[in-house]
Amino acid sequence: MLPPLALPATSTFSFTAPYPASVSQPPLRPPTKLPVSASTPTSPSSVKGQRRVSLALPSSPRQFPAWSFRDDTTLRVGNSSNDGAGAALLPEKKGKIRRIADDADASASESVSALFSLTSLQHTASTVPPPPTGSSTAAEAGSSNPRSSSYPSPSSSEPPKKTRKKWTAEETQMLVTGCNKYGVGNWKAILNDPELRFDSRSPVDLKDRFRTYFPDAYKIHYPNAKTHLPSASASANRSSNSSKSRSMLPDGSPLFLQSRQKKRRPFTPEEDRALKEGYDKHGTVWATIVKDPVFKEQGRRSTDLRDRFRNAWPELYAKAGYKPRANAAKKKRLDLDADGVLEGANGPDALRPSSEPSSAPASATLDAAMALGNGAERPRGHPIRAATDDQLPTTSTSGVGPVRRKRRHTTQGFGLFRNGTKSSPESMANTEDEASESEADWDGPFDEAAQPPTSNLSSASLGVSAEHADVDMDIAQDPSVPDFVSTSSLSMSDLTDSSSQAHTSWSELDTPLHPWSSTPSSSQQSNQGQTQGASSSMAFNESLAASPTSTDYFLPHSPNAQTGSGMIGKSAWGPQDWLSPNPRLDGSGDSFTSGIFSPSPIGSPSLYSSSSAAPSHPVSLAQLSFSHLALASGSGSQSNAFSHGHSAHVHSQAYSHGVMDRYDLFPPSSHLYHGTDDFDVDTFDLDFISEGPDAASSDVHSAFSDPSSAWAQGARRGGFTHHSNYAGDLIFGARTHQPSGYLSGMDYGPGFGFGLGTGPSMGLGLEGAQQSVLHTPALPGIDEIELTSISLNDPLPNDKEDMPMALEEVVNANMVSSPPPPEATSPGGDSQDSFQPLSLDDIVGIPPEPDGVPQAAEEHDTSHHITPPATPVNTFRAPTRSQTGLSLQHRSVSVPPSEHRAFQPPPRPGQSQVTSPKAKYKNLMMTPTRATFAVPQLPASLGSPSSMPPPPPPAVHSPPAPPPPPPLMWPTPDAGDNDLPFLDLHYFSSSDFLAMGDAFGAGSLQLGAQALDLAQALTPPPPHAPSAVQKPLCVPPALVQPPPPPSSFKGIHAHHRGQSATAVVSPQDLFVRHGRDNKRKRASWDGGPK
DNA sequence: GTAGGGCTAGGG
DNA sequence: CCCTAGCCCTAC
Repeated sequence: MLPPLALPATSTFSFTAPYPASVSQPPLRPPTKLPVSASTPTSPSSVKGQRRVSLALPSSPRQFPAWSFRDDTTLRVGNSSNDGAGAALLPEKKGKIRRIADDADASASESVSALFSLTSLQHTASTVPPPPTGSSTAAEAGSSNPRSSSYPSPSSSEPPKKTRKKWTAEETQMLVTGCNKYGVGNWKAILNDPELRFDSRSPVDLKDRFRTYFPDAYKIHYPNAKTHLPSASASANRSSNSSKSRSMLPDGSPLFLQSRQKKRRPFTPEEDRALKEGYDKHGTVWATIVKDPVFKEQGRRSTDLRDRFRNAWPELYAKAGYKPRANAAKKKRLDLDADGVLEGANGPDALRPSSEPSSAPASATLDAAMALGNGAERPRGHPIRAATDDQLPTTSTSGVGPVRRKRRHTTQGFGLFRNGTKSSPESMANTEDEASESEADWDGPFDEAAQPPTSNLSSASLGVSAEHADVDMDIAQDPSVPDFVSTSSLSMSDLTDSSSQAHTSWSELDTPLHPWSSTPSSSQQSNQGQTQGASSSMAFNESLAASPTSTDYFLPHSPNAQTGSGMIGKSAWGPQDWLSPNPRLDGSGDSFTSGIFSPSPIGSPSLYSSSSAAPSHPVSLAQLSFSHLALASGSGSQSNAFSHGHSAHVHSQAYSHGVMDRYDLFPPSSHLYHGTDDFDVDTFDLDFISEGPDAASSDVHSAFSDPSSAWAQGARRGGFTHHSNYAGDLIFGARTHQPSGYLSGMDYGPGFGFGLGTGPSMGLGLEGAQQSVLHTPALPGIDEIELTSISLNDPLPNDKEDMPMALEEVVNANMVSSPPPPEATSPGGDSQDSFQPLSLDDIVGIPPEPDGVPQAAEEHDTSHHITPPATPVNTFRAPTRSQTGLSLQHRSVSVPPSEHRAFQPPPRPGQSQVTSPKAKYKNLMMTPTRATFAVPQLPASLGSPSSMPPPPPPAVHSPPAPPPPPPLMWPTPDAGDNDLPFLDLHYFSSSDFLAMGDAFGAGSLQLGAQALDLAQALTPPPPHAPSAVQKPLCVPPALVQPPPPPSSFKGIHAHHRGQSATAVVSPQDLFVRHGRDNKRKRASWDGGPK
């Protein structure tokens, strides 16, 4: 019998088309399976449906929105819809029905009896399994019906659990009918079907009913279930045959045709390991990771990997900048709470998948770090901080779960931030986690030492800011503030990417370099801590983590802090993490990245702060941090200065965007700028960029005249534009938008450049800061990209030498305080090595020749990365090369920095150009990009680079020599030709770079700048470097990298993304991408405007 | 391709 | 019923 259910059918379901057919089927059709076929979807779904199909029914459409009821949303009552024949339903999926349960009705009484009743029902039903519809019979009579309608209220939550209602024969029959129509497993669809009426049942309820009432069928359809039997037996008891009979139609045919989903295949440890490794190497480029044979064997898809990663390593996932799932978040929070402290970080665990989690979990603390993430599992280990506070925010984050909100809400965004900010718990946790993972290393390294300077301020500021930020952000969105955050975050992320491996190194490096950074971190932590109070360290982390922003701003340091102190360990990471979009970076990136970014952010902040009055807290914090940085660094330098003001703004914006975007805090980052500039942010639109360099150039020109303006423009372009959308976007924007990218770059750049500016070198300062922040991530990415790029290769071999030299010099200069020696060298060395290959290839060939080069690049990367994963960078590179796009991205990444730093417009231009949508330039862009990367190399490269393809423009660049302060930078390199454009207007003018495309030129310059930055970054490390060990390699890169900026560039590229972006894995890219991604995410985060 | 979510399988 | 995690879909 088919279940007489009857109704069936066919009738109405409008659901999806399929249904209808199927519908009809249901009852009738023999159960044949295939519903699918039947359905063949009319609907579009068909396709999709097909997937589903896999499921059971073909297309069964899931959806049906109709009711959603319960849950969350309000529900519409579900039924209400009732019938409505199908069509109506559709639409909404969302509302989940689930809980419908509520029914109040059910309430009580029944509940208890329900079970029993069920039995009875069964009986009834039993006879015929599906009692004919009619059967509503008694059972129904029972109560259920009545209620049924009720769902209503869904209270939203259903706090109250449902009372149990027993299933009536009718319902059972409906269930059968529904299964035939939609396939077993499409509970929601069944539930939504107007024709089928269930007392307030949730999909799960249907499932449970199916499982318990039709054990045989259940077994068939759910072969994986281990628990089947019980029920069966039970049922058996009841009515002996019932069970069977139930499952089968009288005639023996199966009642239920299909089932829908494919079997679940839990991830194996091997897969988890591979996933983790892949992540380390490639970051979140699931598509790349999936290539691992292991996954193929399992038939896993990239999305599956993502899902798994999301569940298993929520922290990392969050760090990467993605929105963790609610659960995870929750978990984390919990953990956090629990923890309270961080203990030490510990770290390590990176591997453990969440699954383990549980194990660890408790500790969660660190996990908390993940914070954002969630929690899932996390490892615990780390004690992050107490999370006290934070968590909260975080929690909110966690809230995420629900989250979904879109970006706007800052919540999510906040989440990041918040987390970061606030609580950071997540971040912290995450951070730690990450740190642990990626970095366990780096933790150590830094340390406090670094922190010092800034820390105080930063911390303070941070703390505050963070908190505020969280809040504010959501609320206010102050652009300014947000921006910072976002920006920073971005940068961070970028940095981060490189991170892991790099981290260590970087961190170390950083440390030296930036004390402040470290300081900051500490400060940050402290700030954060403030909230938490208790575990400051944890707090730091969290906060940092949580709020990338703060971290960023602060510091970069965080990393430092991390290191050393234990800060919270990892606070640095935290930030980084936050920032880093990608987890990939995470670890390593931190230091480096952070440093880099932070700077900028910092810079920005200050600007903002100043400029934007409003500044919400966040801002302030950010500002503070910046300020600190600046101060620390010595504002003086700002060599680049000029920019700084502007740059700062820019940065801020940029950062903001990034951060903002991610977080969603404030979309508007743009505002910031305008303050400074004339330009309104608006202008920034990508369009500009896209539109063309011209525009840019024009701007530029103006810029020249008015640097600020120029910057602003740049900023606008870059950052904003994209950002505009969301935090993620922002980030993306930066990255993504290539055009903007460069802008982004600018942003970053500025951030860096400006921000720090200074000091000794802006770059340094910022860098330091940034680095700290970025840390690892950045490093890796940077390293790879930038360094590589930088490496002479691109530019010119000849130059290369110079470049390096220059770098060193620069570094030294910058470093001043810090020893040049460090040099990062080591890092640098590494980087160089890697670089060269990469750079040249990349630069030149890359685009064209991806493969060859790429390989090289890859190698390099690898080598660089030695470290692990951070790899992203590596990956990226490789990809990059191979793919032009990638290259670009990298470049882009690098670029940004340069711009920032140098700020040179040029880069931007180049980048922008490159990236820019228009891009068509790609090739050029690519080149340029590299050039950019090259920057460090720049000098040399510049010249050469310029020579390169786009050279011309470069020419323009040249001029500038950096002003004094600037000295550091590029000068050297540039000096030659391109030079410092950034310094000079020239480079703006060079901007011409627009014209050119120069990007090269610009790029180079920028690169140079970057290089400088890197160098600086590197320098510091030296000391630590050792410790960094792993990272060391990374470090260098990091140095090189300024990458962060690049990231931004990436952003730009990203935009292009298509191009390579995807391909590119590099961490930076990731970041960037993230940014993009973020959009979505962001949405959630920010909620931004999407 | 990917981020974000939704939905459900399966176990508790 | 709850919860977690895997599968899926969709938007971008």
